[in-house]
Amino acid sequence: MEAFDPHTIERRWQQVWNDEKTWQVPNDATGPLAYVLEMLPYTSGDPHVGHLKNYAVGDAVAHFYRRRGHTVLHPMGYDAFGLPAEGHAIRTGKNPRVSTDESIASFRRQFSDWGISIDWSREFATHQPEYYRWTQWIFLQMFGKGLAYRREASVNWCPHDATVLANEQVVDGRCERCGFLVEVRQLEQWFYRITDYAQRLLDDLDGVEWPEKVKTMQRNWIGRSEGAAVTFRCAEMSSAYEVFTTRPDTLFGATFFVLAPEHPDVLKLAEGTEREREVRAYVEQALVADQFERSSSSRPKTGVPLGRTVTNPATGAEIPMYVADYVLAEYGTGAVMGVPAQDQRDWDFATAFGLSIVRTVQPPADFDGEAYTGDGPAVNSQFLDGLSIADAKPAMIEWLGEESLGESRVTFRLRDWLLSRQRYWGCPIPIVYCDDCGLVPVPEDELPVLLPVIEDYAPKGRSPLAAAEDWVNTPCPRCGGPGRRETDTMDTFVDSSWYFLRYCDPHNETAPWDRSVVDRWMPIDQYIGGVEHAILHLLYARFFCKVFADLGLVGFQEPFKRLFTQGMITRNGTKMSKSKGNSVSPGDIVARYGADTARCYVLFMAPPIMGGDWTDEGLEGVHRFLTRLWRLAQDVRAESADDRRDGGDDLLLIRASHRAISKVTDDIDGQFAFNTAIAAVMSLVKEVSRIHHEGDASAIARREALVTAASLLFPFAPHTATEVYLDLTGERVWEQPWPEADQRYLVADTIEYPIQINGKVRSRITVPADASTADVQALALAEEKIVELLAGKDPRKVIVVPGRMVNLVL
RNA sequence: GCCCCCGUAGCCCAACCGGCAGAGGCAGGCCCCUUAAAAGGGUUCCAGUGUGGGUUCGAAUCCCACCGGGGGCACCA
Repeated sequence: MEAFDPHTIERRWQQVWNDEKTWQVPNDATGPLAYVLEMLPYTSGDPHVGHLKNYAVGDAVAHFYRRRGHTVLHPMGYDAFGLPAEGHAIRTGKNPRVSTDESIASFRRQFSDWGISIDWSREFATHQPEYYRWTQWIFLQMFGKGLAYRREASVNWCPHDATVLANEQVVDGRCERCGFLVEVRQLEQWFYRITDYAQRLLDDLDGVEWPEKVKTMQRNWIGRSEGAAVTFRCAEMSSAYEVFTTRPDTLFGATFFVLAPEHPDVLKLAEGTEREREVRAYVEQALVADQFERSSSSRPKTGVPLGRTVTNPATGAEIPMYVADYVLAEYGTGAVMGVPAQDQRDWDFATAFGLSIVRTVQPPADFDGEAYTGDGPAVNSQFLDGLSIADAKPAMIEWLGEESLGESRVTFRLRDWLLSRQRYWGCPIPIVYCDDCGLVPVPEDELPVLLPVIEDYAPKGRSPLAAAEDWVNTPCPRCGGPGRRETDTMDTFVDSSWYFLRYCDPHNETAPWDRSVVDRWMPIDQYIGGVEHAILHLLYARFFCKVFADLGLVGFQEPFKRLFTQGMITRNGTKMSKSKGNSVSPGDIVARYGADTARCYVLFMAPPIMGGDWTDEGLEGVHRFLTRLWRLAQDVRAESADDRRDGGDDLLLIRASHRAISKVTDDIDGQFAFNTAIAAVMSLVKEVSRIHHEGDASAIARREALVTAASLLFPFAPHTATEVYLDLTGERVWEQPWPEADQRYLVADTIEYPIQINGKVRSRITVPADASTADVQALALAEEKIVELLAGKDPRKVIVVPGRMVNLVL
């Protein structure tokens, strides 16, 4: 007999799907629609096993939706601009256009080799002018609404990549990409006003079906705090300073006042006092200090008195002012009231500087800590005394309002999204600087502003585009006078914040998309990707959607209805990396075992939501299973048709088939438990094999069982499943509906009950499935061995769990 | 330091609402097939669920404490 040859089979079906455009869907499709999407690949280098897993998961979901009657949009594109792609180009000595296009070709080839069911008619890459023209158009809409703006600010600067970074791209004080320590610089940069949407981004998380973990990460990142703004007056300078506090109830305990070193008034306040020199030195040192180091809570508190006081608005007392670097300039107002008795940081500072500490919440008698943050009656707080924190807060806010000293306020941790980059390989920002007109947007009909081809694109601290004089110098679109183009490019995350909308209408030349088309497909029914995007891509894309909704460009608020985040594949327990030499190339695996084996294995090795450790042995096990299924199918096909037999092994096979249908359907539908779904198909095939070799089932019964196995396996191993299904039925499995489990075959005629005495299994009885609880109890008590063990005693209690077991308690 | 997830056989992993610890795979043993080997087929061994308590007729599952691994947050007032 001929051998199982996955490569021939896989090429055959890939050819068919390609020639017949099987997975292509029209925008005017009728019936239920579904949009299944995996995060688009970032194209620097070649695909790795993480990609294989991502698209194997998504493809299984897409196939499942299709076979359950949906028209499924399942497109593909490439995230092509950005730093890593440029870095890859520099490392390989190629122009980014060339190296990126090579990478795209590599991804495209492998997606095809893996047999992923993609509608190729919608393919695009974000570095193509036909695409980024609309990225620029979106920028202009945002600019027009004041949602894209330019301002000077303290920003994160990566000295290695020679560019600024968004807050989201700084991890533990280091550049997310290269790991270099990030510096703070005062620079004028472009921002998207995502903070305007903080509350909505927070609220709408409640309506999406996402992993709680990811929602929590976004909530933390947005960081909403409720509290009050309180004004402290400095009489001698006739100035006033506002603080934000989440504990207005503790105002009577504010015994000092602290400004951040970056606070604009610090030097002015110290001027002329004996502390001036000391303050100046402290501020200078704080500004150049390592940010990560500075923001460590374990560091001892430092600071310098400003030689001034402010008035505590509640007590009327004059309290000393300090500058200290534990206060952050960018959060709240850059100033805080020091309440040492109820805040550990303030406690640490007060003890270091010998400041007074006044309890305003009575700690319990056994409290032996320092600052007390728990609840308790207010003390030393005049009109608040005796109130709990929850009651004291509104009471204080009301009083502050009456006295015009403060008001309730909500503060967010989220910062605006810094979108400009001083790098070459990105989407140009469509703005012209004119001496007379200022910032002038490039008119929409002049888009795209093409990224010029330049020789030297190496990073040098300002955008390499600045060197392209011909490109930079351009007439002002408004007055026609001399103008200069913006030379910064956009963050890659801008490109990927709207790509899923373009898939709906990829060839539209007059708009980024047609709203009616997008509203048909969106929001995405199932989005799939790595958890590393929890607060980057996933937050930015949500922000964009809300802006589009406000602009009337889309009819929904949230882009991703359901989200699945896959776990990372490791090898020998550690992350795969080329430098460690433990990486596995999906290309090599597919070349050796075929795509179906590779796909099934990454799904089978562990629940896809978890990580999994790659072993070559495990891979071979899956390959053996596919081989066994195929060979069994060949054997059964060769047999001549016969008649079904009632009962016996025929019935066993029917039951096994329906059990498998039920299990696989539940596993895919509910929880992406593809590992157990595949195991259930293995189980079925094993049963067919056993009966085939030593049972007496009819050929038709064995054939039907294998047909079911192939049908269920199709989402995971589409080529092998298609081949087997065709061999046994003459039909194309992807054109067949998903099988349905028949309840009649799922329930057994008889049930075996274990009989426990005091929780230990002592005997067993087999009873008809429809026996009543009383019958089961009677039969259990009458069972020979049990009668013997009871020796005439009556059990104290008899527990019968229907369908499960019987427990006798003595 | 705080929060979340995970610890089940030599290994990867199952176990519905608390009800016989085992679905599937790997590795190992044995048998069949084979002149032999590989491939293949069959069969079998192996844990009482990280540790210690608790609740319960009954705990891998629920509760508490601890240990180990992973992730997130971390001077956000």
